[in-house]
Amino acid sequence: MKSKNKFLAGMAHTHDAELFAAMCKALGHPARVMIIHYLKKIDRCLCGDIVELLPLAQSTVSQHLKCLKDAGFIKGEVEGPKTCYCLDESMLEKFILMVDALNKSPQI
Amino acid sequence: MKSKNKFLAGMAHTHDAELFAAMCKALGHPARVMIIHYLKKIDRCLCGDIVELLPLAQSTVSQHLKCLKDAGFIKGEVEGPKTCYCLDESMLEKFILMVDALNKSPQI
DNA sequence: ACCATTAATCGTGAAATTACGATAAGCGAC
DNA sequence: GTCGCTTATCGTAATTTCACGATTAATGGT
Repeated sequence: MKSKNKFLAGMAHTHDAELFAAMCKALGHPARVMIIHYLKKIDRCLCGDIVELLPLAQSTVSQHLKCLKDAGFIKGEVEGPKTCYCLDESMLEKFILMVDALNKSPQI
Repeated sequence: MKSKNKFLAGMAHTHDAELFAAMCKALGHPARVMIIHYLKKIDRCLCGDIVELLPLAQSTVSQHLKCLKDAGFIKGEVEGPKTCYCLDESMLEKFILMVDALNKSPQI
């Protein structure tokens, strides 16, 4: 990053842009999109279910799940040795709102 | 990629997932989100305008523009030594449709 | 023809992402 | 307690991304 402090004058929403970019980044891999899709359909599932579904190693799937969890798209609750994952619908809604805002942004 | 050919049985939309992930990836950087925002507000602009706006070198901005162009979000028409960039609104709409589909996906 | 302006591309280095296997950690069942 | 199952984390390698400066290419003006 080079400094040039007229940075974004009149644009104002650096923070929002970063937030939105972070969300998009989390969804920027096919495996993670599949996981979201799957959770939308199945409601809740275990890591192992996704390992069955995708042609990826367990450790890789776990990494993708962590990525989605860090971004807030999914929640995981530990149940004994298992972890049960489900969508955080509010995050998905937030994402949709930001997409809409992006599309209608001239005035905002 | 490991092969395990029950891959996505019943999920069907590998291609869609890849497409959507590619779109998200293109929007997965704050600078590129800012560019989209800016173009939404300004309608058309030159590469140099964005260089003014963002704390990034000209070559870096050019790279981000290429990324957005490759993903289909913006178009650039050469006008002499300049290149005039504008949004491809249809792509944005397509993106929004896919986001909505993601949100309503159980049946699709 | 030459110069200034604008943008794309090249080459490069640093950092992040993606994938894997191996290992550790947690808990239930026996 | 030990074994088996499930998942997270570690270590690592290959690839991709991101940023930069330098160079090249294209065009308009003088």
